Amino acid sequence: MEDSDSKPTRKSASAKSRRVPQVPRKRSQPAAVTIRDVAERSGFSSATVSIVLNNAPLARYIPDTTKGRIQRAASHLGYRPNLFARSLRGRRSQTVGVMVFDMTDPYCTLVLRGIENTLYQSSFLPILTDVHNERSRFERYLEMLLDRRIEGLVVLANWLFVDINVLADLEKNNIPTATVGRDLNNENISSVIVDNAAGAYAAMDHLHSLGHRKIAFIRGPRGLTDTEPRWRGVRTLAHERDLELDSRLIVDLPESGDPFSSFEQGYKLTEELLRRNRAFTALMAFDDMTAFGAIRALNKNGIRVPDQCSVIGFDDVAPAALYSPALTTIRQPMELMGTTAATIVLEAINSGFEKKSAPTIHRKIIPELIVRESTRQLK
Amino acid sequence: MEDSDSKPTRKSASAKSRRVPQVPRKRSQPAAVTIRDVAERSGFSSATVSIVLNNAPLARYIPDTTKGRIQRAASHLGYRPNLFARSLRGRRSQTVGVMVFDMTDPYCTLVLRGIENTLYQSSFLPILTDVHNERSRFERYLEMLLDRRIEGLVVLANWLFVDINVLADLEKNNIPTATVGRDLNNENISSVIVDNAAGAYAAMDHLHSLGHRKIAFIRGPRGLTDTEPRWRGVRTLAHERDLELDSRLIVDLPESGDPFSSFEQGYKLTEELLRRNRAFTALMAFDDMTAFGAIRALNKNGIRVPDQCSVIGFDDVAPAALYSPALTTIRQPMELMGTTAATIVLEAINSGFEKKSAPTIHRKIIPELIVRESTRQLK
DNA sequence: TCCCGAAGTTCGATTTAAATG
DNA sequence: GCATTTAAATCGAACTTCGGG
Repeated sequence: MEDSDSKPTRKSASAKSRRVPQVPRKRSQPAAVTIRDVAERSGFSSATVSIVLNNAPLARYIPDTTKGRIQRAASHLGYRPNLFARSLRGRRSQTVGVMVFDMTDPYCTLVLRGIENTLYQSSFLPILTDVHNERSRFERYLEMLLDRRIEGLVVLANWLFVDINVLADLEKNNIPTATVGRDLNNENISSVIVDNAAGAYAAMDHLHSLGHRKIAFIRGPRGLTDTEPRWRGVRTLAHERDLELDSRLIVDLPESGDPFSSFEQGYKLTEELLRRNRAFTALMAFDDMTAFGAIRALNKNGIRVPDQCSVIGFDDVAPAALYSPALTTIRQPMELMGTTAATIVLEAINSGFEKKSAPTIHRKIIPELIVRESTRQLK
Repeated sequence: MEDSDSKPTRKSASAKSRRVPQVPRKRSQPAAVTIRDVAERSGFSSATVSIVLNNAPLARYIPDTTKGRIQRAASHLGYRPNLFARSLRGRRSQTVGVMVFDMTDPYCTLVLRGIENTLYQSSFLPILTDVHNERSRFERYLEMLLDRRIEGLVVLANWLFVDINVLADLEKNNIPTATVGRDLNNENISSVIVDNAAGAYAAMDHLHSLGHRKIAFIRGPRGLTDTEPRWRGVRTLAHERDLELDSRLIVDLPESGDPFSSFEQGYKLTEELLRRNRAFTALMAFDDMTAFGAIRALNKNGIRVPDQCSVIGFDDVAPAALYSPALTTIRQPMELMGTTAATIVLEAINSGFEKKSAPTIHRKIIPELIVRESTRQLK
């Protein structure tokens, strides 16, 4: 029942002559099995092997006995096609670039997992790059990714220095791209963002419904695109409920690229608020990191959270659930956002393969209020 | 001063005939510039171009004028070599696989950054895989990575199911591998771990020097290799200081693959300790996640940290510094560990390229006590 | 004409052996 | 032989074309 040499015809003879005799490979590598080895062992040509193994259209005509023989030969030899050869010919890399602006940001983790998981389903692999918020690094990495012929790119855009121009190369190269966390307003670059206004509205609604009227705010830095819509959400609710916003209870985070700094700034700005001596019963922080800093400052000044002051964040980064007290916050569904961005890119890749052009998609996801322990009914 | 057609000799004529006339590419892709385009424009053959651009040994003989012409032509056309072609020939991918067992673990972030940063210096790119603690996924990813001819592998080994056998394929394929966070005791797989005994010793020393004598312990799960040495460190110090360890103040984390569960278990086990009604003034948790859970439980039961009970963790994950109170802990220098592992792998790759065989390296790093706010002198 | 399979070309860069003056 | 350059082989898979039954 051996599956070799059952066809000792002209074919195997010609197959033998196709190469310089048996020059054993010099490398200490385990002598990779090539398609020709499979061809030889199965008694068919490499073309037939390729067609069968890829189940190409032509495979229709090939009888099952042939297919079986080839498949058995392949698996017996442990054949694995050389992806370099395949990619060289077919111009596909089965690879997607992932660009993060600061890996250290807790925001990244779950988004990355969503991306990874989605790519995995489609047998794509991610190349991870972290540009450390440096422009030169961004450019270098972009080049490296293009050199590797990534088929798509997902950008985790929690950063400041972007102008639209930076991604021009991508358009030139026709690489489907999606950003997470920031909309570039570019007609060729898809985006997945959270509805910041709705989130902030929900946060305010929560505080308001708990009876809070004197609310302090730490707003985001002006440079961030998230800042304006979140504040808009706050104002919308305030207006609806005839709530007055006391400008002496409003402070702004300074610009910064570093997630840890928003913690420190949250701390400092909260102390600043306390110094102003205007009473407040709740504090709404720009994001969770800021909220952590704020809670720390409140605690330091003998103010218990939530007993004496409620605090609400935004994002629901992983530590929020671990905090003591656990942080009430607005959840950005980060894993979903990663999944969505990756899906958009994958679909664009596929449709590009079928010559349709994929539409640019801008998805705005409604965030969810997560009530934990850092907010409480005003007594 | 144009650098084309200054050599209209036989060469350029032969170069013209080497290909079917100008068949414009059908693809909408931006018609990649190949080495032959550079050859044509500069008036030399592709062989010469390759030699010059790679500064190959033979480039010694090539006059500077030629080099200049070729380089100018290349940069003028914006030539970027096709890495697939190059890799196919040269069998190098400039890629390292990174395998994480659970991306969600806060332990990962900084290690990843260390790896990324180190690879970046050497123009390597990481392919990131997350096996979600599933064996099947591990195997699938390993195959995919091997298919892509990764030149090395870094494994972030914060998991349970490993037996030494799982990495056998790597040995077969001669791929330099290093693990972070766990020593496989395999003579071909390098490792970078922290000195758990020293760390636990330092933690105990800290508590002891603050005057604590009644200390509760949440030990690690038996299945983890970290568990035993940490406990050994505790016992060593206890023995040195004639400190008695009360077995009623010792509990063990159950097995689990999920980092979040150690938080929950930390919570539950602390409540369990409290129910036992044996007084303790300090608690040493297996790791930071456990410590967070413990602090939460203490707070819930009206016990203030550190006023009424000191708590110390292990790892120094990012949230530890943000916590309120900020967590005193033993820092694993995670970024350094990532850097170290990546460096080991890169060096093995290079020495493999020069036919030397690289030694397997087992590095044990001394962790550092980070005193923050969760521990305090016993009054 | 239909079915089956092989021969040969292509992808783009590197490298060896060889040719030229 | 020396300096300079190149034709041709190679890497491994995929695809196009063609021929035989």
